[in-house]
Amino acid sequence: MTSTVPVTGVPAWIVLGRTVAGAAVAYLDPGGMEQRRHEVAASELADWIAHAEAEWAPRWVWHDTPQWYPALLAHGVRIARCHDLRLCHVILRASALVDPHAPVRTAAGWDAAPHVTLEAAAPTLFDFEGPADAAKGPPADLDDALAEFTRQRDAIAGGAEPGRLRLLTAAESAGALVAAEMQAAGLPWDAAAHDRILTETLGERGTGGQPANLAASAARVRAALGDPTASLDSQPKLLRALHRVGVLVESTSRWELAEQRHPVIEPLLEYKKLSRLLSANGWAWLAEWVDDGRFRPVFVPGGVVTGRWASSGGGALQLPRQLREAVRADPGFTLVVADVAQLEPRVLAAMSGDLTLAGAARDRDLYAGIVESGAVATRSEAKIAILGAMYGATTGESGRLVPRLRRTYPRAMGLVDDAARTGEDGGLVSTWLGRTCPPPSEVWAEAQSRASEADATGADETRARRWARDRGRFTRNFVVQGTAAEWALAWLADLRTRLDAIPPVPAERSAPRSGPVFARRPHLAFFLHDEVIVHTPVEHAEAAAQAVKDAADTAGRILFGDFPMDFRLDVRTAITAFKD
DNA sequence: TCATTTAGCGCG
DNA sequence: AAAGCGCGCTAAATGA
Repeated sequence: MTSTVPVTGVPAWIVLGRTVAGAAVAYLDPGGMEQRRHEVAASELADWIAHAEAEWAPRWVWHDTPQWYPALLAHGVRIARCHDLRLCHVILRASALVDPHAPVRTAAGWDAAPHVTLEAAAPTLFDFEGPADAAKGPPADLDDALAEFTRQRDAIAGGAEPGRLRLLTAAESAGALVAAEMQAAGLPWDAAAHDRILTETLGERGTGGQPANLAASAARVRAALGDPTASLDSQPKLLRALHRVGVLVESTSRWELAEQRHPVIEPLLEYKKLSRLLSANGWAWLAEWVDDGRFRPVFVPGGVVTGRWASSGGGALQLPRQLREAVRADPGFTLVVADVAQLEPRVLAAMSGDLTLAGAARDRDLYAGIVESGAVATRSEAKIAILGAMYGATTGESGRLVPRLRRTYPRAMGLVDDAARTGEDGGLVSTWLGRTCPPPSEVWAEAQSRASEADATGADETRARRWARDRGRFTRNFVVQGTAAEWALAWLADLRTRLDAIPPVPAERSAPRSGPVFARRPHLAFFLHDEVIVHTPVEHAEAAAQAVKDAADTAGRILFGDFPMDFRLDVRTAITAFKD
């Protein structure tokens, strides 16, 4: 190990770069000045990082979290803080809070996709394979990392709102750590419970054919169609079969079918429901995605343009509520399941400084508060109206209700209306912390200028207007959805720190399938936009639940200071994640 | 034959 | 029959 040479002062950052033999590391002082650098062999890297983490607790700077952290976790090494250059680059290069000429905007190579792997801990991750490996993901070299880190620090410090961008880049990077940790720990999944749900719903699996209940509903559909060989899985064929019996729908979607009155409708809707469960989350899914009691999806932080996470493989973000019962804690453990009540409207109230809407949300269901204000008559109307305001509804019940909100909550509605107008005009909008939406595509801009020319046709104008409104709805929602994602990141980051402060349980009480880092302590197991699942030893369940609540309070203060908005949580502690 | 697009539905 | 945002995934249809 080469770590014992004294340095002048404690390094604030340690930048990592890959070499053929392992890693090159550079120590930076708080001002960003390089103090020294050296190399660490691949075989010693995990131990060295653990040592440096304990000694200095630096913020680790690396090119791409999925290329460093999973292997560390597999070696039992956890770090507290990092700066993910790739993720932060994506934010900074597009941010309206960064100077238009900042070098970070034009740095080459840093727009690469993350180099994610389905393996939670590929043992080969530290075996750098030279150019072939470097071709994937952003630049992995130490000098590239140092240069990009300098560009990013300059972009933040020289920007309009350094504080916000510092928060955002720190939160985004913390999210990268959480994502890797959740993949490593996995979501505890009871395959037997899943199988039981499938069998109860779909029926027994025969030899080769469809499960019994699915086959039975298929038979009922075919009987109602008077066609024993009707194809139910082909949209065009099903549509023709429906037309033949007088069901004159234009599509085979559930919503349109549900409006029809015909004996085929009820069994067909059931068939579609069962068929969906079988193909999306049936026995094949179970065999492919659940291994040794864990579902380990790949979370992709920043994968959505608004800053929300995406996922890859297993449909982690679309697990049907029906299957939540299969999420089951290990023996001696339990789950703390928490979701935020009406996160997006609360965020909208806070970011617009709308005290009236904040008042409606205080200490109660936000929709109930809106009803009390008299703006609308029922909770369901309040919900439809708020969603319509945030999504840009113009017609139907939602479109009709939105103007009433405008009168009662002019500041909140003004914020989303402004965002929509900016987007329609081709402008950029930003979240609270400075994530900025992409500029309009060239095709979009071309269509707008075409429509304003003297010889524009009616079709040109219609198309331009439609595209403008489409973009307006996107930017309208971007500011709210994106700021909600920032709140959620702050929540996650603070929760992660709080959980880490809870003492581990004795080794004999461990949950070994959660991996060496999380076997003996509460840990995040799942995150979905405004919801978390913590897997915790039973004796720490209360502390974990409290941490979830405290972290929500902290997130609110970090983003919105003293603005009087509480982010209410629904917190449940149970062996399974079953809901309702 | 293989690759890409579409319809539909799951989640927030 | 989706009004109204953001996604991922599957199976079938369609295109090359």
